[in-house]
Amino acid sequence: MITVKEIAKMCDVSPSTVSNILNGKTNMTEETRNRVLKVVQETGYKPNYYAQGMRRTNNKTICIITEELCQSFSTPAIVESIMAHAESSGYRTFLINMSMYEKWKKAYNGELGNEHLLEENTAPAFLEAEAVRADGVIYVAAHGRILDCVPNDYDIPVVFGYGMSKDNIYKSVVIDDSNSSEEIIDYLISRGHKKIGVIGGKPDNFHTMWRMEGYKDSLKKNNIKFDKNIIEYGDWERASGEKAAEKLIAKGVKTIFCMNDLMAAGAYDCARKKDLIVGKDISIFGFDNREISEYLYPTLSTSEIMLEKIGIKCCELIIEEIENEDFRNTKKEPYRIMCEITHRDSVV
Amino acid sequence: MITVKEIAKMCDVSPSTVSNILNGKTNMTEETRNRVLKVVQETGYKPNYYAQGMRRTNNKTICIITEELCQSFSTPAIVESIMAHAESSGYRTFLINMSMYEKWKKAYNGELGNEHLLEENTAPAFLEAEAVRADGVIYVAAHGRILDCVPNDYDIPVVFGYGMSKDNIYKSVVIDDSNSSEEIIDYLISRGHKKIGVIGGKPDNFHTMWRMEGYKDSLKKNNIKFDKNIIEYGDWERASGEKAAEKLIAKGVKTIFCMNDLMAAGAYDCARKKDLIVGKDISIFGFDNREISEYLYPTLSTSEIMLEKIGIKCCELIIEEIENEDFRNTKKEPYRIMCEITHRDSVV
DNA sequence: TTGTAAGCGTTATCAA
DNA sequence: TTGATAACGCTTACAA
Repeated sequence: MITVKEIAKMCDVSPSTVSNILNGKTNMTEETRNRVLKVVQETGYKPNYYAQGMRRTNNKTICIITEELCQSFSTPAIVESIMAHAESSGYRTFLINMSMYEKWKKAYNGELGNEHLLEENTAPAFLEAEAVRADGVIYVAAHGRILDCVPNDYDIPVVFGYGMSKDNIYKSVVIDDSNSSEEIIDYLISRGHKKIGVIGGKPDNFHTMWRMEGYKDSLKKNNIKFDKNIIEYGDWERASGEKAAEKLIAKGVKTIFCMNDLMAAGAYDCARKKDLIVGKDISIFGFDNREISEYLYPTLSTSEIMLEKIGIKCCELIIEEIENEDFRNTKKEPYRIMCEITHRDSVV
Repeated sequence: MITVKEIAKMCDVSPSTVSNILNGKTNMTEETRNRVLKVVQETGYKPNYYAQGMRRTNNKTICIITEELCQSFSTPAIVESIMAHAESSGYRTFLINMSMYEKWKKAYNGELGNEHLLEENTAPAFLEAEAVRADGVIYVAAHGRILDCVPNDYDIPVVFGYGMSKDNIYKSVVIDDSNSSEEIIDYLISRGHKKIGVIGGKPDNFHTMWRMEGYKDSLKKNNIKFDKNIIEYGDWERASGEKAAEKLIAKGVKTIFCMNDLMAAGAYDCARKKDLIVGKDISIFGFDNREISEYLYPTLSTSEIMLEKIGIKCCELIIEEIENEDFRNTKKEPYRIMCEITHRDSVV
């Protein structure tokens, strides 16, 4: 493997000069710079990653910790986006995947009283990030969740994506649940819908709560009285959507806002069993814009989570914290990214 | 950060002894070993990744190069599987994602005469793997494809996942297209279907070709004459499935084997327009078992690509090559992983 | 069984 | 503007 020393010899300069040139210093003649760069180019020299890591204080490395890579529909796109943005900002990226879903299928939704399992298992991931000399860590949650998992004495900047840190100790980038939800209800009302039933996720989940807020805000704005009888809660899974839809339909509801696409699919199941045609006899609106929403029949109108934007924002925030000491002290309230409505055929 | 030196001082031994103990050497008293390990435990000492990497010849690092992380439905699961298996085998993992789809939307299917773009852009990824001092590289293709992208003088072992290397220069792990396809047709025939139409992918694609072989094998085995009139080709996308299905149905075909779930969804679209009920008037069988196949109505019978198995096999192969010089010279024919049929409601 | 010392390739410091 | 040199933390001969 070719080294700085060899490059230096070839160019008749010292290793330090080569290093300086490679690192964007400007204290050398244009001529030497060009000479060296040419040789670097020709030889295809690549600095040794490990030697750099050992010597450098600032390592230009962002560590991405994911709870779950493949079982979480949102994670791959966020990760890809972070990686792309990091690369174009001159940062290397290191991915640690905890495979939470595989390991603790029950634990990771956090409602079985074993949330501690999550903390126990994030600890090693954060240590690994230190060992890898990351300048910053982006923690990508599999679900929206409030997290309290960073070691106490952690001195690397951390940003949370999708989930958020407890008590806003760290910055985070999440969905703008409330406004996105409000936008959906505004739209439905604009189409003439008044009695809008809701199938929420788990009732104590913050997505559920915030989206309920948006729902209420829209209702109020449009002078429609809130009716708690047409609010049902599921568990984000398809089957729970079907059950909830049954109850709502029994109450005469003909317009249902489902807090995710999976439960919307469940609502479709219910409609089908009752011989109600979605998009005609009944209107269903989803949330997430997962791939399935285009394969349901009729296609599902829904609101897309802008995963790429979330990734980019995470990346921007962490780089700002890395490169600007002052920035670390700026406010930690979550940054909220609006979802974007996609109109399809499930709404009258 | 705590170092071997400090551990050594604390234990009243030399750094080399600490290092030896940590690396599983056995030339020391049980007593010293325990003393040291205890301190290591207590202090939470972690060896510096970079210092190790610089000294070691064998770095215990596998580099995963992906063409596409989030746009390829197969990649995340394969990557997660590789990572999990690598970790449990004592290997660190380093992910380089090329984001091919984003960068060269047209190029990456390889049929626009710009396959060279792919090579140009894999080169840096392979160089990066060298810079990272990987002991082995697993290249995960976004689509099944024959690849010719490893630099000529590459001396790190490489294994291809999902795609395969040109002329079998490197080992690869792919789907057992032929046998999986044969199994599907056997099943359809066992259900009494005789005139089985096919919607293939692109005609020159090796998946398409191999699956056609399996189709023919099954037909022959079951004494059914091959009829090339009921073979149509699409481009793997939904719309092409609809078009192809139209032609087949016009020819009186009532049983269609689609070479992926997306085109099967297209066949559903066609059936719906013709008021044919899938699973009753017409039978449709898919391939892949993507998430959507459970959300189509009726649910789609299909054959699942065992992504986790592919990942594990890739990992096993690369570790064998890394740890066993001899193994590198063993045969390079692709390892084929059978798909597994999932019965749902789309077949009479 | 344990310790000493050299060296991996880079960057940072300081001197020329 | 350039170069000499030390240092990062670890592993590994080799010496004790």
